[in-house]
Amino acid sequence: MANDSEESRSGRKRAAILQAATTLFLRNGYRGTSMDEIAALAGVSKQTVYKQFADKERLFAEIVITTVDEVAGPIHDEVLRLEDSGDVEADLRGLARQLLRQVMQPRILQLRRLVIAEAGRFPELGRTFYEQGPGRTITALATVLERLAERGVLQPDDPLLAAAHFNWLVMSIPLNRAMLLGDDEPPAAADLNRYADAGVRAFLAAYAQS
Amino acid sequence: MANDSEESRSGRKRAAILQAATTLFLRNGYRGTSMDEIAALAGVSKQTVYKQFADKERLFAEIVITTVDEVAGPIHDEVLRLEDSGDVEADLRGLARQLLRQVMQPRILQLRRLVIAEAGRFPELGRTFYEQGPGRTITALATVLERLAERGVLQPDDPLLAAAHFNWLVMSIPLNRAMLLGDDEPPAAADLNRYADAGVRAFLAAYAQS
Amino acid sequence: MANDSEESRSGRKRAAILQAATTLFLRNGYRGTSMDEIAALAGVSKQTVYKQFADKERLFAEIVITTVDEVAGPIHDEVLRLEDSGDVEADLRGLARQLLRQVMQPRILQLRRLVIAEAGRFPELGRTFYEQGPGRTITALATVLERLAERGVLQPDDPLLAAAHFNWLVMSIPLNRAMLLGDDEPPAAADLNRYADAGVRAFLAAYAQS
Amino acid sequence: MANDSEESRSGRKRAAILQAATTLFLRNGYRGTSMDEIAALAGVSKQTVYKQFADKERLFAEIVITTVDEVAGPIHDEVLRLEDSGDVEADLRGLARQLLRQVMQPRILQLRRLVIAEAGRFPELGRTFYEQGPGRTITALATVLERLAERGVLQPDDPLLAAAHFNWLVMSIPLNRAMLLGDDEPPAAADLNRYADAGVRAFLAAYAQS
DNA sequence: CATGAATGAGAATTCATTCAT
DNA sequence: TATGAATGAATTCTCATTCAT
Repeated sequence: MANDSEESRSGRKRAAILQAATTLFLRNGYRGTSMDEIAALAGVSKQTVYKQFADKERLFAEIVITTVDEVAGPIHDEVLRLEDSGDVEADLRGLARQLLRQVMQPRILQLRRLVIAEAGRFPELGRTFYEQGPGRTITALATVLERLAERGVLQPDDPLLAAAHFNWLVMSIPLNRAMLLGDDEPPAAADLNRYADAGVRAFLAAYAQS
Repeated sequence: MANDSEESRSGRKRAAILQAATTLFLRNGYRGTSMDEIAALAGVSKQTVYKQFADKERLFAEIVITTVDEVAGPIHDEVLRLEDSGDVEADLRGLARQLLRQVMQPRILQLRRLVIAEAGRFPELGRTFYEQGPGRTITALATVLERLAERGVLQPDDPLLAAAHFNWLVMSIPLNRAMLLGDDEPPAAADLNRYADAGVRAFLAAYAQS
Repeated sequence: MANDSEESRSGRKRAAILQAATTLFLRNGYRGTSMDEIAALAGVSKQTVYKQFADKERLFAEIVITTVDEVAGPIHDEVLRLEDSGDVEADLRGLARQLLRQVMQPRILQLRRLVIAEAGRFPELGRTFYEQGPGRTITALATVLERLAERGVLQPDDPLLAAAHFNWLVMSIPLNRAMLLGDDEPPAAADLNRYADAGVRAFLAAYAQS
Repeated sequence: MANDSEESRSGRKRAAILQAATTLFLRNGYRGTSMDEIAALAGVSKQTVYKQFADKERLFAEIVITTVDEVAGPIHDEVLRLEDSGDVEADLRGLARQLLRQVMQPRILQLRRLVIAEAGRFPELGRTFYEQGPGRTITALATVLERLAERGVLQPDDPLLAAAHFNWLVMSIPLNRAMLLGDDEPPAAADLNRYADAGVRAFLAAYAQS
């Protein structure tokens, strides 16, 4: 039907706008991106943009939330898919490496930078990012740690706290460097693995059943 | 003397501009702050601003570097002034609490957010912040840890790595919350102390001489 | 058709902008003309100007090149259309008069002044004007003179040099007066004819077959 | 006396301002030069500039007139100092070469460009330049030619017209190139000499007693 | 009298958003 | 419904000129 083709046409335009806006917002920030650029890169008219998104703020919010959702899934798939080989350290190391590799992707670094930059103006975006990002990761990790605790491998008094320590031990060093040095190209995989492994080692030394 | 009063007048104006610009840049970001606003808040004419600072970028750079310097000093005074009461855990706890309290000051949170937001456009500012901030803190911590290692209390293979772990164990949780949630009001001191203490406990469990 | 009317509307606006800009640039120079004035005189908004022309420099360049092209054609039509009545002096006199009348038009005087004024900032415009103006005239003249040489009327060793001498003998006196005195109203036709005739007489005395 | 020293100090400042302004106006044009730049280059305060020259227009006028005077003298010394060796062609050639070399100096090219650019806004400056420049040169040349006519070497019906022809035959080619191409570096002396010689040859062929 | 600051306007561009077609 | 044009204000920066000290 005509209806259907129009819907899909409209849907395609909407997708084009979202993709263009995502590219530009992530690269140039909220204020560094103009509606003109977005319309031009999407190949539609500005009016079409405004028909689909009430204003720049709404468009930005949608971008961020969409990207957060799109990016958060794979991370937690990794985290929850802890191998259980019996060698706890090896398993946690694998998990940490995956986690760090995911979190250091350019797209996620840019998104994090963007959210931090605009957290004052768009507090709900910060909350969303936090909950879908570190929040969810740490919750998932806590579950994993509890499983290990049940097997007597770990003894975390407070699983959420232990999970947070795990998370930040693994990623804080390279993540803070990237954020502050403005370098969205992730370090070499070998370097990342070393950070992950060192984090896991410290974590186990702190939390393993003695 | 005329000379002296003129110098101090010019100096006072420069200081007023710097203060106004600092306030506005920290609150509203680089693009969210206009030279008009700065001049108005400083109570000087726009031309006076442009006579003192060639352009907005230069003014911004000076703000950031000045603030970094001004803020970095006290932090390291704290870190290096480790009490040595014999109770290592208590001493490190005191250090961690001080460190966290400093780092969670609104001014520093805002500055960190600003630097992260603009690290792409002003890479040298990011580098400066990193070196004077986390970089210097971690270096100083490493020295402290080495001292403890000499007394046989700790056994850090790699003091710099251990120092980084200490640093991020103590501050990552509240710091990342603040950054992402856009909340520059620091948590209650009691909450901060709990984060600091938990970080120290994990650190000692990981690195203390068994 | 909608398409057609839109094209012509856009085209009409573009033409209006070009005309307004031409008027103002020729009258007031590059720096003496503001984009606001151009938009106002063209009856369009400033953004329409900026949508059609990336910036002031580009608009200026287009003005100059367009005007040069528009103005150069008729001149060379004249030059190459040398009557061949058998009376060489009369024919050259006719040519010289036409040439001088063309070159002394207010529009061309203004354009020449403008190009000279901005030649430092826009070297390619100077080159264009030179090539399409004096350069092309002299080349065309050289062809004419060679034709006459073949008929044994003239004996120019170097036709290009002779052509340049012809050109400047005819036009230098009134042209330099106009340029320096800032008077873009051309002298009376009778005066111009006298300059042309005197130039031709001197030229023939110098170059005619004795 | 104090008076004297103050006068000379004031005079020195005035001279410094004039020199700075001359440099800048010649290089960057009227609108391209700011009073701030002039004051800075002269090493005085802006107020001092305004004390000495009522406004920018007055300062500009003084610059141009001063430079014209300073530059016109040497040219006419050359023209009137025609050697009289008996070899008329050689003598005129010498004169033409000197004339052309003078007129093609960067300073004079810039001044001419400046006057042409601003002739509309400052008509009296154009008149001054014209009278002290081409006007005076041609008058002086006419005198020279009359002397030669008396010796039976030339037969100029109208000495002023002949002088103008001489003048422009010699300098038009390189002068117009320089003006339009915006190139204020004069051509090599050898090239200039060729233009001068060719102009003299054509002139003599046209005007010499047959 | 001379210096730095102020004035007040105006320059080129750009932006988010809204009309008209 | 979708497009180009318009709006109207804002941005950074500059200028010629004039106060105040």
